[in-house]
Amino acid sequence: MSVLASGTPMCDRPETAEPVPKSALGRAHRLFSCFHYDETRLTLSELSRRSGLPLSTTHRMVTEMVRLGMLDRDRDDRLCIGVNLWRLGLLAGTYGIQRVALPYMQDLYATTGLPIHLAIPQGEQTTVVESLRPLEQRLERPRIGQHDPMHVVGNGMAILAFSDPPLQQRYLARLACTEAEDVRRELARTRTIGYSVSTRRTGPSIAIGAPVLDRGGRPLAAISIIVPPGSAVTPYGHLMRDTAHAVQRMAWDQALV
Amino acid sequence: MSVLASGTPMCDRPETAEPVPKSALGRAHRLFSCFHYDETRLTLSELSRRSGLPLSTTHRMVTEMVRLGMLDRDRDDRLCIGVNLWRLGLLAGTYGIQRVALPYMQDLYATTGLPIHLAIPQGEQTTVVESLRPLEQRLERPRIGQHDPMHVVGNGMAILAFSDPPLQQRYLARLACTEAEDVRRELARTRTIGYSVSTRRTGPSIAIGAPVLDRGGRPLAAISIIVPPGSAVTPYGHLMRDTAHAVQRMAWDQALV
DNA sequence: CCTCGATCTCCCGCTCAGCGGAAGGACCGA
DNA sequence: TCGGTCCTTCCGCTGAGCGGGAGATCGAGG
Repeated sequence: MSVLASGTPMCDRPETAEPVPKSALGRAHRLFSCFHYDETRLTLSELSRRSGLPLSTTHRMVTEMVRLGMLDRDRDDRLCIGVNLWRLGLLAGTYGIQRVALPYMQDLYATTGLPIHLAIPQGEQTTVVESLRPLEQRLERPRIGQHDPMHVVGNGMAILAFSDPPLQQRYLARLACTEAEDVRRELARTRTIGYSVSTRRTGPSIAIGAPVLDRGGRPLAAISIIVPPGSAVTPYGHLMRDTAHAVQRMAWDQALV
Repeated sequence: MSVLASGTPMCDRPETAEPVPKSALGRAHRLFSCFHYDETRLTLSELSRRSGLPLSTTHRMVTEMVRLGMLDRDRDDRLCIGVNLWRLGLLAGTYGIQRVALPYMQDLYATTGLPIHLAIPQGEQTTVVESLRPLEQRLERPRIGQHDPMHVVGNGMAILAFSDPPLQQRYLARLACTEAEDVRRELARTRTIGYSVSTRRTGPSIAIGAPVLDRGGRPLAAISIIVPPGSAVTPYGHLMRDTAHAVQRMAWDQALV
């Protein structure tokens, strides 16, 4: 498990591990995984090289994927992820919670002017789903779609604290001993006060996150705010907790579980 | 070509046409196409029935697609589009122009309070990429990702007017004779004044759209505003034209062609 | 002008990935 | 208990897909 953030799509290691999949789906997945946040347009041979698939195989598959709209050709005839795939992605589970949370996030952002992030759990990582912040920071990290280990980001801690104990155990087991102890203590505190406080990723600034739970008490998402160093944490904590609760009520009402 | 709008993902008719594809990719595509804006969660047998694929085949494919992260299982073990697919979709071409245009759109929305839409050309249709409007209209049409024929929406007319003549000819050839004549006239006018004016879809309101062109003069996208009946059209037209120009300059600068 | 290297496209015979019918288990409401 | 639905697994046949290789195309360099 990589400890640094990765903006990599689909699988987290596109090419390093060698065993080329034999199934058509596996190969398609391998091709998809060659695309990357700052390498969104590739030529056929680049795809072939990166994926490790023979050129003729790549050619055949790519041709069909373009026909099906999974890939598009741009003006220079280079290949990129198809608009239809983007449309498909709109149907992913993330979108329900994003639609519900966005108004509340906009409200938070309007009143505080501070960066607001929405993340969901995905396995043992979190995925950033939405991000509101000043325009001049639009291209900085974190980027929408980014994966992060749970324990290094505020949203992740809020999610991990309310995940089921087996997952927490498994997660902690992977950390270095002393760090695991720190994290365990922070998780307990997060459960008690209802919001997480984290500085691991935010340098001097402080990330404060609160979870949105489903009816079963499992974390559906988390919302965080990044406050400047030296801010009074408690009021922000309460603000986030209340907002997350409001989002939660709305999500339950809308039967998004 | 369906003339009504469709919110259908990937292919525009998921099940009606019968010939089940024999290629694995075609079958995967068929499975994807079973998901729909208001049917985002399906059981295995539903998928099998809708796709027309045998149950055991569906089962095998779905299992692998879940393993690869193309599909996810929700809490009830039902299947839905995978979060990883959403992440992949973020790399599609639409996102470059969306990132560039959004600030300008927000500006338009803030100053006018009127609905602002961004659309891109996709074959002979347009796809809605971004939409800013009052929160209470969030769930109405048009929805993000929606396809529309070019000639019925303001953005579409702005795009069609600046597309290459062969595409225009092909497009007009499909329309009824009298309608084709109307559309042709409107296109000419759009080219002259630099923005489109359309009421075909907006009922009494008026859609005003302006194109964003690439360096080759081909339409990259269009931005539209929906103004109330009886508004003075010309000032809005100039506003949209100027905004689209600003987006265009920015897109060129950012080497998004 | 030709050559070299890179690109993409196409062909075709071999073979194994994938197909799907069938059987069986789990669950539920009647 | 039965009939219905759902999901899962097995296994022998076969054609979809594989990929080496030939060839077309383009541009840079000599």
